Amino acid sequence: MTAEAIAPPGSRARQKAETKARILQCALDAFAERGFDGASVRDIAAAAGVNHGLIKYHFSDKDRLWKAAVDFLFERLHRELDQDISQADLSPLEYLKDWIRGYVHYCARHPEHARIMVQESIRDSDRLSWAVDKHIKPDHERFKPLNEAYMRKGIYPKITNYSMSYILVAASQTLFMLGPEVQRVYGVDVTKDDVIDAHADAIITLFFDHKAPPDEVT
Amino acid sequence: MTAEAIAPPGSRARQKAETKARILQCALDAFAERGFDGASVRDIAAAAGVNHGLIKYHFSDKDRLWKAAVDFLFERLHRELDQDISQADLSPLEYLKDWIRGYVHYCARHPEHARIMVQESIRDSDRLSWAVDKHIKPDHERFKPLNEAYMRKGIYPKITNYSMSYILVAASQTLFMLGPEVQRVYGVDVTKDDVIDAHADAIITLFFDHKAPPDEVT
DNA sequence: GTCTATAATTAGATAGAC
DNA sequence: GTCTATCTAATTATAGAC
Repeated sequence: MTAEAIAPPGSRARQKAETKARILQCALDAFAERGFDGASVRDIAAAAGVNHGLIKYHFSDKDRLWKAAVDFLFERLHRELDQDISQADLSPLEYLKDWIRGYVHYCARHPEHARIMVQESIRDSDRLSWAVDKHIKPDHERFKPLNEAYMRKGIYPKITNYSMSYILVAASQTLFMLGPEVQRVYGVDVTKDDVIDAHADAIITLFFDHKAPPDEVT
Repeated sequence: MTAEAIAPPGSRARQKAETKARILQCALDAFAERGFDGASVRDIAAAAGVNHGLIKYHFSDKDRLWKAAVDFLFERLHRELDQDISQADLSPLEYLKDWIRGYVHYCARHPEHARIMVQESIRDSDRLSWAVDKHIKPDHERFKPLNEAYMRKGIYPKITNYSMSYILVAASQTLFMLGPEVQRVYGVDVTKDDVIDAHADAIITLFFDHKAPPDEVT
């Protein structure tokens, strides 16, 4: 990505960067669709239109290719979400709602992020350990003070920080992560804008604007 | 399982059923941990303490072994959740809260269910098609009238049935499905009873007993 | 019923040509 | 930089012994 912007168009360095980026993109698709074990470097090379030997040249081995793909995911996440912050002077609640809308759209736009990470977080491994230390834990820690502030203000209920975090993230990403299932069960295409907007509104309404009526009413 | 109860202890039929059940249990563990592609029938056979040729005898091939494992998951789900219904004359809201508590405990007790199904629902395949037709879609359809009733009563907000379903299921299962990650990020053991109870309460509070205060207050 | 032996395929890794 | 050729190991599937 960066090299693409730096190297002159048509140059050898530029083509190298483009090939590397193409391999990385195909790796993202493959790891998301089939998991680390299920994806094969030969299939990734074939999808990228290069020989499988070239993957060793650019990424050394399958493990490092996977880590490069995960680095790319989190860098893109931060890039796209940080610029999404409409720093206008919103109330904390409105700011939170905006953030959730942005995050839901990110999940819909890039379902491979959740697909890759979830498949890896299901079992303990060296890769999970690496991903937690480098990306997942720092991200969670970054949100901790904000979450605590929301709880003090009553925007979040008084529940543990980790329950709130996982509920919010799971609610945002699952519908899109499981797109193929949703398509088959409900006939709904979760890549459509109206579906994405409605899902973001659904989360916001359920979490912050809704309360079940007292029993006597029902 | 059924055969175990029928055949006399120590008999040949009984031992056959026990061996088959042992293979199935190891298959559940392997498919949950590594996905369909990542799990190998040889490792499953080794874990079950039998020769890999025996898996062909009992389950024909890897695909049918996977389907038998999924059948087992959904049969157990229905068995354990249907008997969980404390049919006492509760209000609809209290009944729903009880059901959620039961479902969250199921997710914590059997994280392999979500682990196997999520890994399969991430990409479209013949296995997903089979699972949707036989298990997933019937289950979702079974809950549809109930969900609509909750929405009419105002217990659920006015959002699409599929958003509400996926939010509720995702909120319930993700913390336990990603147990290894949660352990590493928060140092929390999600198999502990107090963690499970607190997470169920967290969902119930956030969804039904909580509403963010108006902006003027914060 | 359970295991041994093996065939056919495919994987990741790597040496070396161009 | 990119590709060809090959090595080693692991996979599913299956035929047949006991």
